[in-house]
This record gives sequence, C-alpha cells and structure tokens, in this order.
Amino acid sequence: MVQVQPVEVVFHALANPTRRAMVERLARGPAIVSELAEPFDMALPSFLQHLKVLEGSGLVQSKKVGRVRSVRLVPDRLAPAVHWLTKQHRLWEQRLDQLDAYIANMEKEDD
Amino acid sequence: MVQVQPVEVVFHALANPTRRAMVERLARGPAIVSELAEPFDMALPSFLQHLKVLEGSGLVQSKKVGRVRSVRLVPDRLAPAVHWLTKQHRLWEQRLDQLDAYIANMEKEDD
DNA sequence: TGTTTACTTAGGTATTGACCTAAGTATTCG
DNA sequence: CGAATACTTAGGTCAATACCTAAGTAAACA
Repeated sequence: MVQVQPVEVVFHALANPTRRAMVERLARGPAIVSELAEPFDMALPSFLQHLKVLEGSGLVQSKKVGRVRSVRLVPDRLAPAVHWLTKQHRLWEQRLDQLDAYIANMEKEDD
Repeated sequence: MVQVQPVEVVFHALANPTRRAMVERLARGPAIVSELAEPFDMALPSFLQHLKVLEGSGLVQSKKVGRVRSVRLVPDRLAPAVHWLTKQHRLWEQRLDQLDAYIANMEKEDD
C-alpha cells in the first residue's frame, strides 16, 4: 500500500505558499480542517483544494471523525525530494571550482 | 545585485520533469541550448520556455555568443530550497519521534 | 553573397490551477 | 426535532502552463 511518491508531485505541492504554510503548521502537530484553514484569507472550498493537492502528493493524510476532519503529516514523505535536492546541491557545489573560471569569463560581458 | 530567490519560484521550477532533467544535466557542466534540448521530444520554442522559467527562478544563467547560447547553473541558488526542505524534514521527524515516545509510553501504562 | 545554422518571436490551443459563490450533507447540540 | 456546525459538492471565472506551428533574425560558412 506504500505507493511511490514521485519528486514531481511533492515539488508541485510545495510550490504554493498556502500549501507550504500548511506543511509548516502540521510539522508542529496534527490539526483539524477549520483550525488549519483559519489563518488563510480564503474560502473554505478553495482551501480544501490545497488540502487535496497535499494529500495527493502523499505528504499529508486526513481522516474524518464525526463531522470533523483531522489532518496530519505522513512520515518520511519528504525524503525523495530532500534526496533529489541535496544530491543536486552537492554535485552543483562540487563543480564550483571549475565553474569559477567560466563565470569570471562570462560576467565580463553578460547579456 | 544578488536578488532574493524565493523558495516559491525554485519549487515551481523544479516541479517539472523537463526542467529537473535540465538541472541534472547542467550539474555536470554548462551546455549550449541545442545540446540541452536534444534529449527532449519537444519543439525548440517549447523547450526555450522551460529555459526561461529556470532563468527566472535564478537557478540558471545563459549568455549568447555569436549565434549560440550557452547555459550554466548559478552557484548556491538551490540553498534556500534545500534549507526549507531539510528544516521541515527535521521538524517532521522530531515530531514523529515524540509521537512514538508518547505512544510507547501510553502503551506501557496501558497494561 | 547566398545558404545553413541556431536560435527567437509571434500567436494559437488545450489543460490545469487558484480562486469564488451557492447549495448540499452529515453530525451534534439544545 | 430543529438549528447550528463542519465540512462537501457543484459549477463557474480567470490566469498561467505546456505545448504547438510558422515565420522571423542574426551569425557563420561555402
């Protein structure tokens, strides 16, 4: 039941400030929808679309109990994105020395 | 002249597979447009839109020399995204550890 | 100088994204 | 039971994204 979380949907989910704020909030603990939505100046249906995107990305799960839906982060779903990013970051920085000469040359006449 | 790179545009730039592939390619060194575009089954103008998004995100810079445009990564532009992600990842795992401890504790007192 | 090369610009389509309002439905409370 | 609460569904707008073709332009080559 552990479906693969492509880096794809995770980056897309995190490309939106509302959704990033939700993740930041949830990193401090689970919350119910109305609680989560409260800080945002947005109609509830709009907010729920963001929640759906986050759930679709696998970063978040929710469960309805009675008339209340509670939301929480799913463990380790950030890992693939973290790994992709840090790998690129490492490769990138490794190349810095070689790049430096090239940059110095390019910056003489940038267009 | 170092403009701030909001996590925003970086995540958006990386949310697309063509652009991620470009970044992966460029992490191995600079390239010219036609070289970069070659692996993609896409019309050149479409590909150039992706290049524009990457340049807009600050991750990449390009310069035209003669009729050829060369493209390279810009140092350290991934940093803000890496930092945001790793911070959340850390908080996330911390929080879940606490939860585990809490549950383990509850289960002890349970019997 | 004419042609090829390497983009570049212009303009078009189709889909997705981010919002909205209005009207549901299902629980819970008094 | 009736009203309030907490979403949920339906449907609509508008902008942005991801692609395309066709027709430029500017170097470089023969």
